[in-house]
Amino acid sequence: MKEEFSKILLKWFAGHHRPMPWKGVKNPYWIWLSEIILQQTRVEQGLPYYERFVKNYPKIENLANAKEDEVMKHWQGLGYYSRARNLHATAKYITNDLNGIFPKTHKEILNLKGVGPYTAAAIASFAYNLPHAVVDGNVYRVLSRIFGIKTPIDSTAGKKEFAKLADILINKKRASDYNQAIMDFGATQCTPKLPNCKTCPFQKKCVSFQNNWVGELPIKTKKIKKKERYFNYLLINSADKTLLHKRTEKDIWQNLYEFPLIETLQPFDLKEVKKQPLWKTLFPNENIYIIIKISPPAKQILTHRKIIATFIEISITQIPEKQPFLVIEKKDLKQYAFPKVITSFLADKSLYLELF
DNA sequence: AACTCGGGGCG
DNA sequence: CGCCCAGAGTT
Repeated sequence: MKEEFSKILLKWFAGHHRPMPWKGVKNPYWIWLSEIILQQTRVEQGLPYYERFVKNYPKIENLANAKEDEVMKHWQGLGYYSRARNLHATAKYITNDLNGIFPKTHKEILNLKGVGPYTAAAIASFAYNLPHAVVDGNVYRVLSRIFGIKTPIDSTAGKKEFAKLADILINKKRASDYNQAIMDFGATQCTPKLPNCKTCPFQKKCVSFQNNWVGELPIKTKKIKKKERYFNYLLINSADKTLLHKRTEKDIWQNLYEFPLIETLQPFDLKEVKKQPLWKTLFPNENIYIIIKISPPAKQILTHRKIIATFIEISITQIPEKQPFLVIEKKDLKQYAFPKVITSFLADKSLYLELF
């Protein structure tokens, strides 16, 4: 079965593979970059970001020497921002500690920050044709269906079982082609919904097709619970200036910027917001501010969170001496990397006055 | 082993 | 609205 699986897959690949800018590229820096960008990210979504990074940082030393805020700004909107932080750290490490030479063994590649089992196998095979099998969401789906494996893919046992099977099935002489092929196959033929079983070259061998299980596989057991968080953002308007905060704490959106934030446990209530210590810090007395406008709640869905944000525009005559925020010119707002809920707000002029 | 980390697209 | 996407790091 092993040789036959690879043979059928590579034959399919010869007629179906989809063009992508990093395919055929042997530059390990570009391969690494593309793989980090594509973690938990659809190809169509990641592509413009890949082009942007290659254009701005054609060599790894360009990325290493960039300011972190600039890297984050280029990553803005792609999500999972630890990827950008680890990308930058790894670029510095390779440039400064490895003389700019990308590691060439699977073990060394796996040790890089932000590189796990999937990405290490992808880089090792695509850049050096090393025989390490990728196991991503596509591979779980393809293997679980064709071999009829009902072990949950989000269990430790499942991860081991699929990794072992993938290592058996890989064509070691054509590791790069094989890995590309199985992911393309999952992405375009053996799709999550409405897979194209009618034209599938594995139809006769596919255990789940023969048993009518295709729609049930792969199996996932863990369900994610979303918690709601209420963010009340203070848009401070003081002549041409406003206030910002960099999210350095261990939380969502680390190293992105935001307006002064008062988080509450309940939906927006001005009385509650005014009770918080930060309010007193910014507005020591009632005479120095005017609330101009309060936005309707803006919703932002994350994997484990639902953010409900309210934007409160407030004019003040003078910014207090003692306050913890970054004072910036409003015209410079676009230089900073913000989470989506803020960029969307700033992009919609109807939601606020002409203060910003 | 469970939890956390974004944002977008699709049925 | 729920699921999935070329997953990885932390607790």
